[in-house]
Amino acid sequence: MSSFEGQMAEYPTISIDRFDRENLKARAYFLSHCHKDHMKGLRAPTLKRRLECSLKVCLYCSPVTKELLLTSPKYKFWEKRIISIEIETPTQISLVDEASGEKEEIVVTLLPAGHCPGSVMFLFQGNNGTVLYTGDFRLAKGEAARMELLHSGGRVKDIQSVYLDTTFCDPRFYQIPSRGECLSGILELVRSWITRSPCHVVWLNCKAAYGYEYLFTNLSEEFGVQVHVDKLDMFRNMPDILHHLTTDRSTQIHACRHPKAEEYFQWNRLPCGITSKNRIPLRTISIKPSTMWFGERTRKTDVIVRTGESSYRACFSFHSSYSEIKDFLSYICPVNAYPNVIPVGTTVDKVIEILKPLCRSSQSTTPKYKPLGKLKKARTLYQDSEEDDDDLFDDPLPVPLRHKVPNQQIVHPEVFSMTAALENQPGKLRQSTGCYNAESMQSSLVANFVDCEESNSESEEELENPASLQEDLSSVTLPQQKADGDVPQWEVFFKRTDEVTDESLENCPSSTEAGGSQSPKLFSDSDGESTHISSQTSSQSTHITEQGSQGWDSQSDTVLLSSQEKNGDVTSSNKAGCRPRIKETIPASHMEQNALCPKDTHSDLKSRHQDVTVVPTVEEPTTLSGREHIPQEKSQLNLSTNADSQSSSDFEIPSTPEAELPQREHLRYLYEKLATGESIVVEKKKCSLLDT
DNA sequence: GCGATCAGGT
DNA sequence: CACACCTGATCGC
Repeated sequence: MSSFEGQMAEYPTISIDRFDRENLKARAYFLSHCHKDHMKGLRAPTLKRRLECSLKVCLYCSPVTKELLLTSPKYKFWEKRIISIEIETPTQISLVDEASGEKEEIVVTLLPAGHCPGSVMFLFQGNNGTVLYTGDFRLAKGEAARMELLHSGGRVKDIQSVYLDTTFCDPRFYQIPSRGECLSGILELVRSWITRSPCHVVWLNCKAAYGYEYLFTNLSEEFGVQVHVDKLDMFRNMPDILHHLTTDRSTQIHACRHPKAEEYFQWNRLPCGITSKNRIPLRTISIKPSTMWFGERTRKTDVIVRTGESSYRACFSFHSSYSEIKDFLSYICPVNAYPNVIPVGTTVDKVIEILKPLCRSSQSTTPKYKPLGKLKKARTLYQDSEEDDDDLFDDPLPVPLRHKVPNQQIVHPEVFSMTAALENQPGKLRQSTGCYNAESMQSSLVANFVDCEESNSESEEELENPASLQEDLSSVTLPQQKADGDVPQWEVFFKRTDEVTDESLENCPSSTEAGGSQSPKLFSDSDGESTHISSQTSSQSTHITEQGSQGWDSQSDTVLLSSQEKNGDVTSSNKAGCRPRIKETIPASHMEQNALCPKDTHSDLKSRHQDVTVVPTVEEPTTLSGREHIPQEKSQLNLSTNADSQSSSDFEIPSTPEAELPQREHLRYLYEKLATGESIVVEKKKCSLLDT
């Protein structure tokens, strides 16, 4: 359960996922997804009153979340104050203090969180730096690396703070079978039962919560049998989901509920009351989705466990596992990370101890200049070098990387001032995990894994985290980025390394991982005619597509989705699975349906914040009817000038005036050498580059 | 009668 | 095991 209080140190005038207490004063509200524990105070009279007295306060969320929220009459009073923001569309919002008129601009980008329909993470960019609030998320290993808008100038953005879903941030939850594994396990169980006769039915004993939809839709698709649910009007504008649900009880798959459901079940009665079909008694089994986890070295066993004669538990998780969290955070490598959740049985301190070494400040205590040997080592751990090579110059990553940016405005003092600004409000600042001393914790962290053979590499990674290397590299990279976006970049060489290291640790390499598709399967059955919300935007798509988590497959005993199926999905995306690319390739009708905003254009509003910046949104909310129109108008679609590399990390390391810009060829040469671990010449070069 | 909180259940 | 609820009891307004 989230214990996030609603405010972030950097942007205390906005509130996220909390709407009580201090948050009643917020200039703007954000809702990451429609689970009750993230909606505290959202329909309280105090907030309602404030809305009535205010002209400007709005709630921002994804289109799907808006739709789900407004399905409940209890939130109807929000209707005119909810502004939905399309996924992956940077949007500027003016935060106005209505009393003083004081105004602050902020750019928010919604990133898919994979937790439940409509769930998103919020990436905020403004004068106090870039921060990421993850809400609740389930992202497979490597998914952050595939999110274009987390990147800038060829590498991950400089993120000051991450407010992180730490639900399973405990080594105890080291691994959780991937969605695909869980799904296929359930599919097979269901298949084995309902194919026996029309009277063989399954009851999915789901908790009341959004998040099971992809299970329903996949079951429905697989067996051509709709899933019985109590309510489906909330999905009325989401055909991808709606088509797989029914309120007709005469189906073989049920996910209906009743207070006495368990009791009913004892008597072969379903929660919806039926006990027979054509006067033949039903034969029922129950499947209860619940989280199952496995330790670092525990071999995974079945994702389905039989708990009774007719009862089963099936693995299912809305949240990322420990290793998925670590992968995510170490990739982002923020200055600070704050846990949103303290798992039961653990403490804030323990969680912080885990997060710290994945943050940047801890790495600053390690030697700044990485011996090349480290690179080599990481490199050798990677089994799939050709993929890597592909990535090198073949546009694996975010398209925007390629955008040429004649950025000169790299150095922005305002951004520098961030630190100071934060220091000036100590009261507001939560303790920064990232600011703690890293030394103290490293030993303890190592201890967590010390008994494992893999832990050698793991602990090594912790100590010489590639991310710190990345830090170093950023200074190196700077000049060339300024020079030419086409020049091969460090990032591309070593981005994979991050994943690799992890991968090797976990001892289950996957060559397919990097090529995995973006999670939502696009347009599975949308037909272009409708005016509905695509489940793509739900961030947890209707259909499962395996991806990063495939890395686990080798360990799994369970059946996986057929690789063909996965590949089918993959084709829609590019190798790196960049969403916007996907969008570019889709038919116009889909484009209209799913992405009302042209993604290929880049606007650069204040120049300061990266790539695409879409402008003001604070205006009348869109009507919900039919087409969910995106409020933000794409005014000012200028090609971003500096865009890419401006992210604050760049500023932190101003380029040396006298440093000469390496030529493209030379850089390429150097990188290749470094990537393959050859030290040579580089030594000298490196010094000159880093010597700022 | 409503909301907030807690305990207990699934 | 946990999650995201739900119900019911109690308290305060």
